[in-house]
Amino acid sequence: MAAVFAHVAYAEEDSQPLRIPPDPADRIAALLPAADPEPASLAHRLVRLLRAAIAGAVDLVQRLVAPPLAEPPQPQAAAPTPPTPVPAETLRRDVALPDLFAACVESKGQTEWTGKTVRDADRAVALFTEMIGERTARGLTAIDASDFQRLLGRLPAWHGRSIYKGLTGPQSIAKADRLETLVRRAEQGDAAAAEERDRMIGRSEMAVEKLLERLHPKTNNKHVGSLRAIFAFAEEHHYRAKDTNPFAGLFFSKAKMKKNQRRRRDVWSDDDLVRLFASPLYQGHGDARHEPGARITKDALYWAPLLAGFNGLRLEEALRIPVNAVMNIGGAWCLRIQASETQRLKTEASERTVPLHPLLVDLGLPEHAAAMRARGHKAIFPELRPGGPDNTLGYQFSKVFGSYRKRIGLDHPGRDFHALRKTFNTSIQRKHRSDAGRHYLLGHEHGGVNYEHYFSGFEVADLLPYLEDVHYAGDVRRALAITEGSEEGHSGG
DNA sequence: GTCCGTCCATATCCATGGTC
DNA sequence: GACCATGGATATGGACGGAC
Repeated sequence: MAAVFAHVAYAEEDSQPLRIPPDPADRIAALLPAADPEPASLAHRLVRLLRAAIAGAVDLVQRLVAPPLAEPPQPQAAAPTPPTPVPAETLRRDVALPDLFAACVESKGQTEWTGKTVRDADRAVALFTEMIGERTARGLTAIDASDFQRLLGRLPAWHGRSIYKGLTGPQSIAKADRLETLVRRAEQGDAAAAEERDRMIGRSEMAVEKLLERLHPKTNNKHVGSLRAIFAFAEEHHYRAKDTNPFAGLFFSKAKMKKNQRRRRDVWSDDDLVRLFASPLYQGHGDARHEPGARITKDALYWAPLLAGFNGLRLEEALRIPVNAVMNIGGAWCLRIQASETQRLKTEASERTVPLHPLLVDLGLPEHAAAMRARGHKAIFPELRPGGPDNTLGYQFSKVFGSYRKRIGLDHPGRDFHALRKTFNTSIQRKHRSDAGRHYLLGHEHGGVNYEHYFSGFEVADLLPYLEDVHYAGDVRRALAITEGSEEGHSGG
């Protein structure tokens, strides 16, 4: 077994891709870890081995018996026609993995894959090529796929960044392995190892424990999932025979992922909520938003946390509110969340009309929307600019809000912007009203025959009691010195 | 037929590092 | 500090299959 693992012990300078041992017995042995920490997983691996062997054999026989006969039709740029079952001999000419990926992107990019999904898949293809080598649509076997998944598990989580910047996948694994060894020796008093460890870490300010972390199973799943989708495309578009997807069935289970979970999104404590709303952003700021002063600027940074914490809005929902979405229905101020030219909703259930929490009305959100409308703006937060791979308004906002939280001492891990929405959900859940109303407020799907077929929708009056359940509203009102129905008089901006 | 858990795809969000 | 790139985590819901 030592010989098997020797071939994956890379020197950092070695840029050769990983190779599978030529001997079949070694190939199978290479799929097994030296010491499996989870005996229960052995059976699972054996099943996977069998599946890999069968799929590999099917693939080999198919290539020997039924080679492609004709040049493939070129991918059509026009609307794709639905695939029809065809015999194996009409498979397209075999293509290299990057070409298969390009065809997949061209097909999916128009409707299914957004920019970031394409980027994730591109990264997965690049990692595969670095770690396993160049393969074609039909030449990639289930053993290659299984090897890829196993090596992903050894990849340092920080590959591509910090001390792993500029290294290939195998080089990153080698460096992490070496660093791990040095750390262990240094702990045992080896001064030379400690020196080499420090030299390896260099100017990086990251803790060595972080540099040694390996890729999380969830991220492993993401890479495997990207390749699985590409090979599902390959099957559907006749680059590969049906039911031979080498990445099928390779996902880590939820149980394993839960076991490896590093960080969970938290709910905000009542104390932290009060601290946020008693901070300079809401009490008066100076030149910098986190410094105390006399100014109150009612912009996205001011309103968005309130919209998440008191109305349960998602970040993008809050930041993209059009000026005409704040409306008065029967005397109650409401928010209409719907798809528009500037807003793409997460699901159909995201479209909803909800009452504004009374605190937001008292703080003047309807007036703010009216002021923006009077100035000719389409959105209530015209100052925001889209950014990031998906062109979201939340991209920059998240960084600004994260930075503000840290500056006022609210840097508890997991208590981020989205956690405000979770806090809202948790709070209104305590009163045990109907789940349907809570789901509606949050824009979640709500299943059930009764709901789907016999329910026509919520009235504003039905939903207001849920908002009154937000238990921290009183504390926040006191922090903001706002009394119920006060039509608060801060100067808006 | 229904319920429920798991798998899977995707959207959304956060953290970090680097450059200017 | 603004902006960009990269990578990882979490949320959400549809599809599917097994148990009852």
